[in-house]
Amino acid sequence: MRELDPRETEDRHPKLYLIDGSSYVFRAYYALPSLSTRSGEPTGAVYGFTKMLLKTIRDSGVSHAAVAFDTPEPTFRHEMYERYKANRVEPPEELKPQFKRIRDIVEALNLPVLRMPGYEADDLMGTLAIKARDRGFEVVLVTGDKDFMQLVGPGIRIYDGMRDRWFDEPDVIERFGVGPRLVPDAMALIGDTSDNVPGVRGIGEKTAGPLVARFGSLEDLLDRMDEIESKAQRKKLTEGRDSAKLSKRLVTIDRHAPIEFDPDGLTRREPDLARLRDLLRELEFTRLLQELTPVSRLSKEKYETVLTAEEFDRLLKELEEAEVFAVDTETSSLSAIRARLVGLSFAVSPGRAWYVPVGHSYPGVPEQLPRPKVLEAIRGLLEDASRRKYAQNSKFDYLVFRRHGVTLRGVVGDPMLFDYLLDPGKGGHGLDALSENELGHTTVRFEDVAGKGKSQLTFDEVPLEIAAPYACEDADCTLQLAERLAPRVKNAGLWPVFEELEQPLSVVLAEMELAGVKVDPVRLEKISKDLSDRMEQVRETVFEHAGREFGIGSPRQLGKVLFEELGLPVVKRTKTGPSTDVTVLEELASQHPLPRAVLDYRHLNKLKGTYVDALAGLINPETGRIHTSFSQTTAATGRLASSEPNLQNIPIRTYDGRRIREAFVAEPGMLLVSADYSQIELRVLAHLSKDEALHDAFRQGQDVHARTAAELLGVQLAEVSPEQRRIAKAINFGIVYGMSAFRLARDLGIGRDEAAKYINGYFERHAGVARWLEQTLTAARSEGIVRTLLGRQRRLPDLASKNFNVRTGAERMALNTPIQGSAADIIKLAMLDVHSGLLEESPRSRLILQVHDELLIETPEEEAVRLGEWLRKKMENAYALSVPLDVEVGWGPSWSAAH
DNA sequence: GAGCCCGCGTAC
DNA sequence: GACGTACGCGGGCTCG
Repeated sequence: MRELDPRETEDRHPKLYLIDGSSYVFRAYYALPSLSTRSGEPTGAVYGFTKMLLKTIRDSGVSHAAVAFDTPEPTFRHEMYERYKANRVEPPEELKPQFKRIRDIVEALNLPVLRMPGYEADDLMGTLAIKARDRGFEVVLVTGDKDFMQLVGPGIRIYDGMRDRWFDEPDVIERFGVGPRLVPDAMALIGDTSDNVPGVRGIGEKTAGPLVARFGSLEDLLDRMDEIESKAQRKKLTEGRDSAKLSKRLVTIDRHAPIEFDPDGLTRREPDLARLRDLLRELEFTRLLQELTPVSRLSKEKYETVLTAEEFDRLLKELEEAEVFAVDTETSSLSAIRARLVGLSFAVSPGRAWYVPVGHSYPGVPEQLPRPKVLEAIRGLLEDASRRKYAQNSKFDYLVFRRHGVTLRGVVGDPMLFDYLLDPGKGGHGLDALSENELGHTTVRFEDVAGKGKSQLTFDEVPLEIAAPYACEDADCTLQLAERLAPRVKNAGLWPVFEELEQPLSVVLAEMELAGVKVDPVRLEKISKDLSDRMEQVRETVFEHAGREFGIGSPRQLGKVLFEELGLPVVKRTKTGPSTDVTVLEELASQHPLPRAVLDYRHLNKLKGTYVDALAGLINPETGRIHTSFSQTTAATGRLASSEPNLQNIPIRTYDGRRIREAFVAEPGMLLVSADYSQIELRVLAHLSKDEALHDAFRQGQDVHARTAAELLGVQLAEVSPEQRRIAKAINFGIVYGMSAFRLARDLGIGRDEAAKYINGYFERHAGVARWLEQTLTAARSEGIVRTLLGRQRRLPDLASKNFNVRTGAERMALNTPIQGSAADIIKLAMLDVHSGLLEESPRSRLILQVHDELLIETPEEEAVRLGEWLRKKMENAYALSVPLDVEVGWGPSWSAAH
């Protein structure tokens, strides 16, 4: 989170706001009409509290802040007076559910919370106020409680956020007729109905102050009561003598609570706006939500288009002098691998940006600086790692520059990666969404610049006067977003994950995409032909059994044939009708020949359509290779995703599937080396859970599924049958995915009771796993976040959902994410090490693919064996778990052969 | 015809 | 409804 600019506070005293959370919750509750959401959740107190809080901390001079809360435990005041706050023991029903929301709000605002059993918020605030003041802080007590008046003095003031009123010493004297020091004495007489402080009956604010002021203290007053003229007053005071003494002790704020003043811990942080917005949205606080969105700071007055050598020189000078600048490329294609550079944009401070067109081409286009000249002139800056840069989705710009002969270095911030690390579960880490959410700025859409549909222009065809502001805005937003998000990444403890893992990994991924994989088109063509022939045959069989022709690929048409015309039973339903998926057709296959034929057809059709034909179309004519795109910001667990084409789901399980992998080949004279982690997720689980049996299995190098089977089914390890191993494997997978007995039973085709028995048996023998699952869930529920080995986080607000499905879904994510995500962390570490190590170990080798637990390298023939062993070592030593990592290596002329 | 959702199926 | 993470196909719908 952004720590406030020290310049904002350096010439004054640091300002500490101590906010009286508990008192505001109650006051908000009683002061406001009982609001609620459409679903009936009461929100009145949350609203009042949040509004007050937002207003209070909006003051930019607040350098330090904290919110104090009471705890339910009794305090010394309850011990001396059992009726103390007796009217408040049990909060009203409507208020109770609002506490959690208030906690969430405070958390989203990143305000430290003060609470301590046995002490009230007052005492914590009082103690800290004195300590902070003594260290030169200017303290503001944010409260509506008049007790605090006793603390007011030089360096300590009161602000009542609800009434928007300030109190310093003169205000106290005006209110009580005595100075702050004597406030407890006066209040001892007055009492306080809201806290059940008795005071002295019949004496109120008017009389108390002058009396105390005259005698100098409550004690002197009680000792010298005979000096009081009024007989009635003397009587009241005599009767209320003990009550007054007690009351004084009750209202005196403890200035010696056992709490340390830690300025660093109380340093004001930027709120977690995304989370805050989500909360306000859920609570339906539309007004507050609107107020939260900052007014756009983007003014485009300082955007410039660079067309001449003089202008370009001036820009270079500005960039050289800048401590950090944002860079962005405009290109002819969204696919980095095909993209040609059309222009570059830069920003050095908010609103100050340039566009350097180098490749626009349309009738009447102004003369632009030549691309090679521009690149040569700026190469030094771009390649110098010590010149700090920001870039949105920097992998794209890295690729574009790289393809134009320039290696982009020194990227120290990437808003896309920042946002992903902060909340990987939400989609939309793009510049448009980020600018909207974080800067309150609606960007110009590409669509509005280039049009859409058939008439969409490529960027080089966009007129400069339209292209320039668009491009400048991109750089401008990138700069502002990077500055805004980086502190939040740091504050969340994610900086090392960015700096040491994801940012350098983006370069590795770019190089992998650039390298690509060679695909043998002749081979593909053969497979395609073969599949077509066989599909034609199967098609005929299908129509024969159906009695007519229909669209086999259409679940609707197929459903009609199966369930209406042939009268086969409906096994399960989808949202839109009877299901025809593989489990259904397998089941129906015993009753009729049609389902089997359809399954065959579907399999062939899938392979041909999704893999063979699509793949052929994606071979890059320039390289003869396929260049996938790896996304680093798509999978919520930290895994990568691959697209255009997706090379992470190329078939392997069936015979025809494997044939497709034979078309993935190495260049002549080269071989493919494949290395995959064996059981990495179960090993991660062993590490995280410290489970003894799992540790034992992995340390002894046993077949973990067989071992599970042996334990669970009570047989010797050597006697485990393939069927028993299959059952155990399903259970092991299920554990990793947060399985239910229902699903296990269905998958194994056994009864639910039997499945439950297996699961129970598993947990009996793996108490460590059972404990870990439980602890992980408990921690996740209380924090709303889960983490991986390297501290990557995933927010799971749905853990608190009232909807059963939503909630249990989130619970499974909470259990699976640390496992899947930690495995992803490990292979990412390995990739960094392998990529950099290859430069020396085998400069002609290239890392070309990652498939979650597998790395694929293309290497000169003669190096394959040595490189395989080298790769194994690198992967096995990527991270030291408490069990060994085991890597299986293979090599060959094709991906299939390398397995 | 473009864009979207759905059902389905592929991988780890 | 009921096991996690992805991508992408064809069918079929909606919309302009």
